[in-house]
Amino acid sequence: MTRPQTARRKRANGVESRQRILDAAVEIAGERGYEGTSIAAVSAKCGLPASSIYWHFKDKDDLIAAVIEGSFETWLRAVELPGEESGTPLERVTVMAANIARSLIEAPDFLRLGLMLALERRPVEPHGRTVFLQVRETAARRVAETVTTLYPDLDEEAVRTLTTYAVAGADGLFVHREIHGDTVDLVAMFELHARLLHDAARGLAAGPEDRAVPA
Amino acid sequence: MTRPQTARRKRANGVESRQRILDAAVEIAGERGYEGTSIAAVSAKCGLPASSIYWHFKDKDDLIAAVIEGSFETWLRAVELPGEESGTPLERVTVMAANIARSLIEAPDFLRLGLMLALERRPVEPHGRTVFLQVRETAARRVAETVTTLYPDLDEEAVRTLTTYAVAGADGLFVHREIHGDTVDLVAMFELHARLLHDAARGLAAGPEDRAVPA
Amino acid sequence: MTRPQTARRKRANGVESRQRILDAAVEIAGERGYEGTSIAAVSAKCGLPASSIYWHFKDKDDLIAAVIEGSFETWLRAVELPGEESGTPLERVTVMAANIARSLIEAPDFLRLGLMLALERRPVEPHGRTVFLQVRETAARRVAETVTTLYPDLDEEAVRTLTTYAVAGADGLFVHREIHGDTVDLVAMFELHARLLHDAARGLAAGPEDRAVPA
Amino acid sequence: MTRPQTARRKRANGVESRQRILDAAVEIAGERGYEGTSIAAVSAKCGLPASSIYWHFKDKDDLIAAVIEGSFETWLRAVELPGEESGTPLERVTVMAANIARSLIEAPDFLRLGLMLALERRPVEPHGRTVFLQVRETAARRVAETVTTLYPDLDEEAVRTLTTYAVAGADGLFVHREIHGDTVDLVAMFELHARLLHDAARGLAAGPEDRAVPA
DNA sequence: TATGAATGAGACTTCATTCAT
DNA sequence: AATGAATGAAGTCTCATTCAT
Repeated sequence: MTRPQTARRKRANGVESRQRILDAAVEIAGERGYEGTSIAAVSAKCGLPASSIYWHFKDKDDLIAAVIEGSFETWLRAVELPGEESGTPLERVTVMAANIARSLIEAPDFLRLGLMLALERRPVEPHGRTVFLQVRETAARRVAETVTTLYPDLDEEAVRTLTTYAVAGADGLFVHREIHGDTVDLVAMFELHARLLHDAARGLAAGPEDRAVPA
Repeated sequence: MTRPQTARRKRANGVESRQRILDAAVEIAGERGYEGTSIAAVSAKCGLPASSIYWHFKDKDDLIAAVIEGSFETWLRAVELPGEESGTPLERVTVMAANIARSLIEAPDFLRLGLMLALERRPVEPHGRTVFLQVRETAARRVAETVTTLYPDLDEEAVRTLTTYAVAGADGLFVHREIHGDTVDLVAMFELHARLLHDAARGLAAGPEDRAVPA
Repeated sequence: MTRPQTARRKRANGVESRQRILDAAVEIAGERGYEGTSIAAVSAKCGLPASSIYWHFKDKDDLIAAVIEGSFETWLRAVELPGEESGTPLERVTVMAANIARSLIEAPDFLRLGLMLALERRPVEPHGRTVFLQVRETAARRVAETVTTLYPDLDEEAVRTLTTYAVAGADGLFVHREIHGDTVDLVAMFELHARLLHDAARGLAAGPEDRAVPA
Repeated sequence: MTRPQTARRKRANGVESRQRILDAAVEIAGERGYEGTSIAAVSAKCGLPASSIYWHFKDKDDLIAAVIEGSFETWLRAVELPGEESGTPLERVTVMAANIARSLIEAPDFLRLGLMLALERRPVEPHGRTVFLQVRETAARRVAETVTTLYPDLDEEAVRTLTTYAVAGADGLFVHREIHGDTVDLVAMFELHARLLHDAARGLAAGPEDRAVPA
């Protein structure tokens, strides 16, 4: 009733179709990775014929890249909660870490697919990998800024080291949860990560000749 | 007379052929992941026809599992240096971490391929994934034992948390290096990781009501 | 005011669009033949969407036929220079041959594409092939008329033979140049062709019992 | 009866299968040209599945090249009759021409397919085209040798010109017959071609200042 | 006068696997 | 212990064409 002319289906709505394809692709790519994501499977899941997918995306590579971008944006919306701008550095860093942990539980496709692509060493690297690395670089820069703000005494190298360690820990914990599932309390682990990072920041601020955290 | 045409040194050496296949497969699987590793590609790289691969391995799944096992053993040989059994806990944990870092630089296939398999969520999980998870579990147990030995005051849960964090950090740092290549000083990062773990261990040993490392 | 959005010079000019499509199609058909000329390729080259091509042409066959016709007309304009109407038969036939040679160098698409179509033995013959054969028939008739005019003594069969030989030689020389490119002096070869035709005409005129040119 | 175990068909005979594929491909390629020759069509005609074709030939290009080579050899067998080694030059050249005409009627695939490929101007030229041009070059060299033998007075350039004209005429007459079918007496036309070539040879031998055949 | 979107058919090619030798 | 040949299924992508706007 509400939709009068539904008799002749397919009212040719490009934007919606594109999104349907992307949604299907995220799901499958998240399950099976780059090689495992077949156009036929995406087609079956979204209902559009394979040839229609090629109207919206140049090729499979283009589709996967768009999937990465789309799931990154979904993830960004999940992380970018207002985020307390007050409290001690430890409090603030802990809140942020918990935030990120929760976003990774809600919208994990971006990172799972991205890591799969990143670990490959294909002769000709897929476009999606490039997109992931760029997006990841952006995220890393934001982490570096936060570190600089919260621990202004750190020199440039210390910031870089801490950023690397922060991101690597996040990746590793995420992988751990992907493997072991809900038995892992990701939020708690991220809070621990935050605490250790905080201690490390204070240790590094003490200067190169005494970099170990004080006993 | 006993061996007529021994001139052609193709006297059918099963063991050698099997190894040639495995070597080729490690390389390709490391480049392209599970789906990307085609029997034809392995055949082309090792010089044996595809049907010969099926003489040595039941199917592709079996081959990949053998690849995981083989590269794990290679990696094990790289880690299991004598390893100083003396020194302060911090010293010992740092030496171990550096050891592991070096082994991951030398023989990274095991972990790269394993993580790729681990991140997939295939409906029917490949045998190789199972092998990787088992092998990984073994490694994790060994880490837990070391933690228990070095920090005997920790309760069971603290050991578990620390082990998780240790392994996750290692995974994350490894991924970081896979992405950024030689620009990352993996040994230094693992030493930092060791130091933070050491601090965390001491903090956790202090008891639940005061888990934070002292200011 | 009278023509609101004339700023965008896309005021839907049917004639121009049609020509743009034809130009693109000539180029591609000349490169790739009938089967190789895809609507998508033409669309990409002319900038108009594929569906617009179907607005101007019934189907691919129709387009190719139009291409043949168009490039034939282009070629005709190139051949139909005033053409000396005086001189000895040998002079006149030589000038004509040189004229044709030059036209084939300038506008070769018609003949190249036509010959490609003509050589095919498709179950259902494309419209373009028919058009080419008709157009070719017209040209052959004109050759026959010229022969009759220049060598009035020839009987009907001799004219037919000479015409066939004239056209075949032209085709063959054209093919030769298509294969070997600018290293071939097409004009000189056509002049030789003219001379031999002239000799043959005189030989044939001598009567059936002495058809060979005199020693 | 004669073949006992015919129950389990497909006794895996590589050589025979390869030939069956080639036979089917010659037929189809002769009908439809390069683009029109689909692997599926060849598969249907020869009875082997498409994937089997790829066991014997790297790709479609490789198949077409083999087709050219095979049909060239068939044609060669048709031309290379003993060929009278005696008689006047005119007689000998006429016999040869008639021979070639007959071979082109019997085994026309080689030249038809070859010319189709030669006329194309594909960005990336098919392997088959290259093979055709090489083979054609060989044939042209043989013509040149014959010309040199029969008309020893000719200088190098005259031989080249005559060879070009001879081959071009043959191509053109062949095309004519492909278009007009059995209504054309190809042998008679080739004999005329031979006669004119003979006259031309004698004319060219007279020296540059008097190249026209004598009145 | 044009076009964005869709689509079924079919293109080439690779896949994992089998089987007789 | 190995392999040449075969094969059905599936892969990515392009095809000519249509249709509602």
